[in-house]
Amino acid sequence: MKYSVVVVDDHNLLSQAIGGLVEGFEQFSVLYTCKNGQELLDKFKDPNNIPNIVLMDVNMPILNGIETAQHLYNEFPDVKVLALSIEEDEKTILKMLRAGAKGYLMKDVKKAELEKALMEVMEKGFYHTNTVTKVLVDSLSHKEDKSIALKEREIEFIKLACTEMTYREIAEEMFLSPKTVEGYRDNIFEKLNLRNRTGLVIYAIKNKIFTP
Amino acid sequence: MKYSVVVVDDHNLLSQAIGGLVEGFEQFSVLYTCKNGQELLDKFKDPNNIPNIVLMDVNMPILNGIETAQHLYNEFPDVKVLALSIEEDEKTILKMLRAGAKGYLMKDVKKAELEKALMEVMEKGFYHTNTVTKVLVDSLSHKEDKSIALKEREIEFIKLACTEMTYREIAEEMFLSPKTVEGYRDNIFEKLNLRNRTGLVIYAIKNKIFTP
DNA sequence: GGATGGTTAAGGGAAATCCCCTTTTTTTTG
DNA sequence: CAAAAAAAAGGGGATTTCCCTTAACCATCC
Repeated sequence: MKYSVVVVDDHNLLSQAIGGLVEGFEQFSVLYTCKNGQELLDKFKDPNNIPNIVLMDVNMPILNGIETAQHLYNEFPDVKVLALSIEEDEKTILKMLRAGAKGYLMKDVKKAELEKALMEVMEKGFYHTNTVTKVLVDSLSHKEDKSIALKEREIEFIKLACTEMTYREIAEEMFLSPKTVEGYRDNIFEKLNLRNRTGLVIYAIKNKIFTP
Repeated sequence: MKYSVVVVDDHNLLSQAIGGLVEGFEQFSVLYTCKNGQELLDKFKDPNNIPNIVLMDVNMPILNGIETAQHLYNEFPDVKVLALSIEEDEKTILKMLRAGAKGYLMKDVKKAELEKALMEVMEKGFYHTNTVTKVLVDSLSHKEDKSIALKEREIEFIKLACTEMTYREIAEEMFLSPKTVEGYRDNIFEKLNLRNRTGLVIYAIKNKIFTP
């Protein structure tokens, strides 16, 4: 009996192509493919649609890889999630692993490595490349709070600071006094070591708080 | 005799997977795959390595899809380039077509459409989806200057405006008076219909003048 | 020569931003 | 409940940014 795999990727061609690869593996077969997390969760309502492994792109619209993985981890702990991404970004990798992914593959892995990863996930329960292992090790020393000291409301503010609004307008939008918003700004500048709003915008984009 | 196809994509898994799809088509076979434009051009030094169609990702390191396509168009006009991209960005599409691409596919096309596109490119010489056709038509009416005539010096300024420098510092860097630089800014705001520097930064990033 | 247009330069005033430091209110927690 | 921490708000001054206007300089074209 082959192990069943579901491929989730928002790009039709890619999910089909990757599905094609998987079909070529001795021990695996593709159950179906999905375009996003929401579609996957809908499918899971039918117990026949629950596979052994979900091979999932991290960047998807509607319900992204991280959120979807978290959901699966809570609701369907037996399903093994293997993340597939072009992002080598440390924070993304960590988020995905925290969400319970059993492995994280860059999209430039070779076909043979994909097969190996699938096998190891089924046999050992996980598969981690050197890159990912290194990120994990680094994350231990590299004290956590380096950047993640940002609070919910601050992030909300940063998003608005990435528009042409003045702080006064941002304050209105957030139902706060302009002075409070300026306080947010000053704190964030201090925390992130920034000089002005331009720096904040660039920071926000680099760290995916805001996407242009 | 099957038509030969070369797949160029910086992600190993994707080029292999897409190659796999193409191998599945009746009329086509994959000659080899490449990771970027440079590698492709190196391969082309041997006449045996010249295929009928190049299926090329637009976003690649080293030598990107647009530059590579332009090169092929000049040096190997018989080779038909079919662009493959996640970008639906109007400007990118136009650039690629200007560089001589015979078609432009989004990465979420279905397998069947890829096959159809390959066939039509061989038979008719081109294949354009509705999206692309629309972009082409729009580009006619849509007067050229929409993307706005930015001067060299202005672009230089914009790049610096995307840092934490003050205008005074930018002026020093550009060997101009602060007031001149402020003049640049005002002109650009007027041209691009912006309210402040934040807007300019976002514009610059969206239009790839500056990459964070 | 004069007209035209582009580039560079510069001024003043109003608004927004930045910076530092204090106070009040709300929430959390022992 | 009381202490502590976090969130919200404020004051005021220095700096930067925004906006509008004027002017010198230098090509080029007729």
